[in-house]
Amino acid sequence: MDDRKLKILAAVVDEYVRTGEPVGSKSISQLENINVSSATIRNDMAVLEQLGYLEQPHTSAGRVPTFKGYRLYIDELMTPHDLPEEEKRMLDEMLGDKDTPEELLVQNAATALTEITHCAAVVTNAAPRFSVISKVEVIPTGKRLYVILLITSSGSIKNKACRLEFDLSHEQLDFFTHYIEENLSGVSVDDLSEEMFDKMVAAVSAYMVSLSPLVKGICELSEDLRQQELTVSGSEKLLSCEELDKMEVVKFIEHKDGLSEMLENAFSGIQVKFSSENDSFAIGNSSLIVSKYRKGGKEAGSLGIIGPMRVDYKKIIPYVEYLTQKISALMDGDDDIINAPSDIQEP
Amino acid sequence: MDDRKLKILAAVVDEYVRTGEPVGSKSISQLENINVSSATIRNDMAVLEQLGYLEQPHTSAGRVPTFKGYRLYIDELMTPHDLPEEEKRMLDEMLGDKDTPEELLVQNAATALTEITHCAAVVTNAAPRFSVISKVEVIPTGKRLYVILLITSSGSIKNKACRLEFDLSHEQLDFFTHYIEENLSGVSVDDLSEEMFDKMVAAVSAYMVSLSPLVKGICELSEDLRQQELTVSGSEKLLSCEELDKMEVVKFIEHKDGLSEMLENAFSGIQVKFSSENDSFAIGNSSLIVSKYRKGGKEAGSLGIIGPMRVDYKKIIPYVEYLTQKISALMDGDDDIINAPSDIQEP
DNA sequence: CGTTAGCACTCTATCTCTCTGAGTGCTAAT
DNA sequence: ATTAGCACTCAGAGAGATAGAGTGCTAACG
Repeated sequence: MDDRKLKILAAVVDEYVRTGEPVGSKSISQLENINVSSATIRNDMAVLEQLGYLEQPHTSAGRVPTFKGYRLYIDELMTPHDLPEEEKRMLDEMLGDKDTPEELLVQNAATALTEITHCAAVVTNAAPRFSVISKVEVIPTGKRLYVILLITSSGSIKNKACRLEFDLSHEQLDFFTHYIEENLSGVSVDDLSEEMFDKMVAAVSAYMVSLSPLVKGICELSEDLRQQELTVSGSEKLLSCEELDKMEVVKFIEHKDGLSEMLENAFSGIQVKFSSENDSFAIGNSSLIVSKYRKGGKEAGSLGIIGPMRVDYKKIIPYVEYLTQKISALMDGDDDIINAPSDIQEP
Repeated sequence: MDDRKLKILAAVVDEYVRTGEPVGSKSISQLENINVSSATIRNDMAVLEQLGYLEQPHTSAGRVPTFKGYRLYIDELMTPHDLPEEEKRMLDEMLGDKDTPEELLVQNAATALTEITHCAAVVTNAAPRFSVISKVEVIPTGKRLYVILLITSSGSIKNKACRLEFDLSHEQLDFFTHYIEENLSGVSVDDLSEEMFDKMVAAVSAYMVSLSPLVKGICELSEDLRQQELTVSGSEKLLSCEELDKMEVVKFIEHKDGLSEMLENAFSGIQVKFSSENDSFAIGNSSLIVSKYRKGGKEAGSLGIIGPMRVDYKKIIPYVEYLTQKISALMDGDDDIINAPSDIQEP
């Protein structure tokens, strides 16, 4: 693999991304920074095809990058564009400032991304995993009916109705509320575990068996808290995208379960994943560009786009990168990005 | 329009629904309960075409029902199949029992419908519109931070965080909570209005200006309650349906706004609507089969399918009908359907 | 020895032409 | 009023024919 071959591969990807048509040797030879004849390029392209970086839709057509080709392009060959200052300013305006609620911040980023990229945006909220329980309330709302309210230091609120087998007296409710406050107040959401609740069930059962549904209710709510919420917005953009199978897109929109887990397990820094390398999003020929934002130095959530594999990586990656950095800063109460830019990482 | 012509129309619809091909006079003449020659049928079909009940894709093809033809068929000619007991039992199992949460009940019905009909299912949740406010709580959760909790008699719970400009004293909070309880407790969700809240803002402002964000918060929550949520599931089925225009389906999936209103304004009982008669769902050649389920005797939500106009009405209508009846029963805590079957109504 | 010009070859996409058969409308007979 | 018979129509399938983009290979070149 000499330098020229890499240059040709990059040119093929660029050209294919630009036009959407299979790229022939002639059109490559006419590019500015290529100074060899089409015959030479043909030879090189044949090698690139043998190595699995390019492929032909049919014998007499031009070449198209394989996912392996894209991978090499993204990881080694491409240099992302610089984001001009005015673009940054525009993004800043769309995002909001440090007083914007976190949820809205992420939402705004998603909107910005769909508008700019014409792809679907994927965001996960800043999971309250790293926050602590600040309040637990149990409110009687009817005959043997109670509502549990769980509030975290980051402002997440979860509620759940709960039916008991008996009505609780004022003292019993007081006892329970106190017990719970004592055991959960200030506990990190991430530290909440099934075992912990099992112990609590055992403890309150000694006092009164019928309280255990309440503990179980709280346990379920805490699971909700630990779970990160994934939102895909602008997914209609994918439907108007020719190279994606509409059936697969619709199926994906309806159940996007696998993605959440994948995002959580991803490395930090900008990531590009292809559906062919990964079975969490089964849209053929699609790619996922994501990055994680941080809050208080810890990874809090993800942000990115899903689009066709043939997407302008050079252009989009800087947007995703800038948005995650900016969101991280805003969530920490800074108005400007402080730390150094992150590197592109292998998957 | 003599009897034989109606019989022929019904036969054409049945045959077209079965095969999907334009129906010729010969295939009709070969049916069991038709005892006239193809020439006679040809004459009758020509009349039916002139009257607008049938049409020809092209001169030398068979006939296809127009939407007017379907309309007559559905309203007058067709006799829906009876749902066999085992099918009913299967549906019962898929739905759940009276302890199944309402939301899940409706969800399960949607899943059942998509599986059985291979069409998209449309459901609206049991809007809490007809229930009353049973409890309003304001809970301090931090510096100038409060959580509002709104609970209805039907068990819907909504919450919202609210930031005030000052911290409230214990008395102030008590005053406010009492005031709200007095004004909202027992009020029907449907009766809550902007003006009502405007008045309340004015009243509490006299006492303390900074309380108004709380009232506004409650107002927003009440709007949430009034809103009915429309869910379309299994819409990928529509994409694999040849007679529907994929573009239109995609557009519909993107914004299904009009449908919600239409469902709300619909009559009770089984309804069949065609896109050509209606502009709330602009998928050409599609039809909507819905019925409303009831809760406590009042219409609570809708349930049905969207599919091609060429759909097996005889088969599907009983399913939709049974499901709405069963859901109505389950929501009222009965395990079996009690009241008489409803009639088919004109739109 | 790498590079290039030249050329034969391949394969898709498109157009036209023809043929077939299902289905019709009309007419005359029953 | 119904039916058999017949000429007519038209979409769709299949068969060439053609054009054009792009390739692989070979032989010549610096």
